[in-house]
Amino acid sequence: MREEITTCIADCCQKLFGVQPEVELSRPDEQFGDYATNVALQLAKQVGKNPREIAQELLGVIKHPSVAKVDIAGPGFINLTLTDTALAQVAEQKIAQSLAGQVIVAEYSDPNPFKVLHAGHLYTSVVGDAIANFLQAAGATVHRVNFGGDVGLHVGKTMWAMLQQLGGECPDKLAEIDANKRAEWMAECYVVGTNAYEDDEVAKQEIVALNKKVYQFHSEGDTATPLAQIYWTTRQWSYDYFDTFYKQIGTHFEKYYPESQTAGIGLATVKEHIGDVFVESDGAVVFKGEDHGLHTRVFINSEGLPTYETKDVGLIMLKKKDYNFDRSVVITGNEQEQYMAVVLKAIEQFEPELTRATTHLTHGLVKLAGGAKMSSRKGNILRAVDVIEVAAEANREATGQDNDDAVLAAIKYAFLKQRLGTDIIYDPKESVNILGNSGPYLQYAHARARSILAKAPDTLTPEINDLEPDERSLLRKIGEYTEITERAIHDLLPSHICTYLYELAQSFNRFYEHNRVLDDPREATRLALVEGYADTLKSGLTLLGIPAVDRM
RNA sequence: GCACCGGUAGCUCAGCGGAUUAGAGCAUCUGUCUUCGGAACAGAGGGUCGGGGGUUCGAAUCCCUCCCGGUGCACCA
Repeated sequence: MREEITTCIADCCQKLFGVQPEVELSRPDEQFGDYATNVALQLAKQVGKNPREIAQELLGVIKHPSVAKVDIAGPGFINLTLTDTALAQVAEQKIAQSLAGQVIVAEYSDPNPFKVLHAGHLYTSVVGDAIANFLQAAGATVHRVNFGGDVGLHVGKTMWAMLQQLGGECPDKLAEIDANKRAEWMAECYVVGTNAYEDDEVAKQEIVALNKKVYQFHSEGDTATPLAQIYWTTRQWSYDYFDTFYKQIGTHFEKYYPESQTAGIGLATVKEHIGDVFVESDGAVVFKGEDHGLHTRVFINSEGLPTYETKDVGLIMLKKKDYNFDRSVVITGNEQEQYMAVVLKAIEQFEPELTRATTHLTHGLVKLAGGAKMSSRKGNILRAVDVIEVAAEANREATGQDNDDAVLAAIKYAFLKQRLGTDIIYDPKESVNILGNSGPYLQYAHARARSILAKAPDTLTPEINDLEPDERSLLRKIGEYTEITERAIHDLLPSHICTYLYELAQSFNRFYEHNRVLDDPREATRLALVEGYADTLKSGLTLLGIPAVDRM
């Protein structure tokens, strides 16, 4: 529809003025019509006439069966109003399969085993899940993967404290830890280990030694010695804990890439390119980012060990090997933005395709409204469970009941409605507020529409013409869904859909306030609108990863 | 110092493929309706779109510059 009209207008310009402008159709305020174009303003200079004159001439020529009315406004805007049938057609358009046939790997969340999931993990999981949904909706085959450090100093710290608790290298004692408290126990151990590392020189040496042993478990395939048993068992506890958490928030991963697996291939790749891409400097192997307007980073340290940079190189190689992707989307906090730019620039030197196929999206921090600062040293970070708990509590206070779906909707919507990249000041009360722009509000809006439909007679034939103004307004809003969603998919910005869904719900409420649906002469038409509205809302919520329940 | 991100109503934020009167939610104030789930609707007040320059017929949106806040810049992840 859009394309047809665009072409029609372009042809008219060609005929009248002999020029073929880029016609852009925008969605103006409703009072102006369904579409608007500023071609007349664009053409003014080329044609040498004033915009309103040009618009006036075009007015007489633009003829399209879907366009009911054309008029001129302001400095020379051409506003188009569609016929009701055309508007209904727009509302039925499906999301373009722009990514059909593509294989896309989406990597997000990236928590470290042996550590606790914090608010940032919750945020990136919610965002990543929505974006993965988007890519799927556009026809891509999406693989959701996760990357985390199962080796490294943090593991040594946790292990050190675990050994204290277990009274030595006693894997049997692990059985005494309550199965439901495993993750919590490990998180506490991490905090104890971290503090010991900073305060106690002896402990620090022991932690460093443990860290080396952990690397050996991997290099030597040691799963049998007591210490190795502790490591492998608790490492699995971490992955179990992640799985449980992801299930709780309604997302999932098909693969975890542990750092221990990416280090080798990364190291080999970097070593291959010493000389042509990487250079030795002060005993380390670095990539000189300055040559590309970036900064220098170390890929292999002076002890010959791979740094995170190299593990990321290995990761991208492994993903390519496993999935042979057309595109790779990586979502992380924005503190990694410039770091990643260097890694990708380095990879570009020897595998330009890989860099070209990679999109790095970054997001901000989650802070609790009120601005309580937390010390990570004491482990007082804002954990993922804390966010869920304060949301559940706020919801309980507001509604007097527990509702996991509503809590999830509240959190997800609060995170997603803001443009990606900025920090989130999360206000639990506001997020569960059913009177405002919130997830539960949209869930309710959906449930309410479904309940009307549930009472409707089965067989009715709607007539979509001669719509009344309120009906038309709603239909017009429903019709924006596809293009908004396509834009959200293109920009990988969930916030576009959030803004739209809220406007859609408002549009419905306005309609519903003044128009009887059931037992009305216009029942058939209105029910069709209600259904279109409910389906659209559900479709949008589902893309965002928010459960669209029929009752609440 | 260099780089990246942000600075829009009291608060939290949309808008940033330039364009018809700068929007929303919350908060404040005022109305409506005996409501198919009122978790509604209508309306009011509240803005030098961080400052200053520039490009343009037209800038919150593009460019330059300055200020403020956050983050990142060699062997952590």
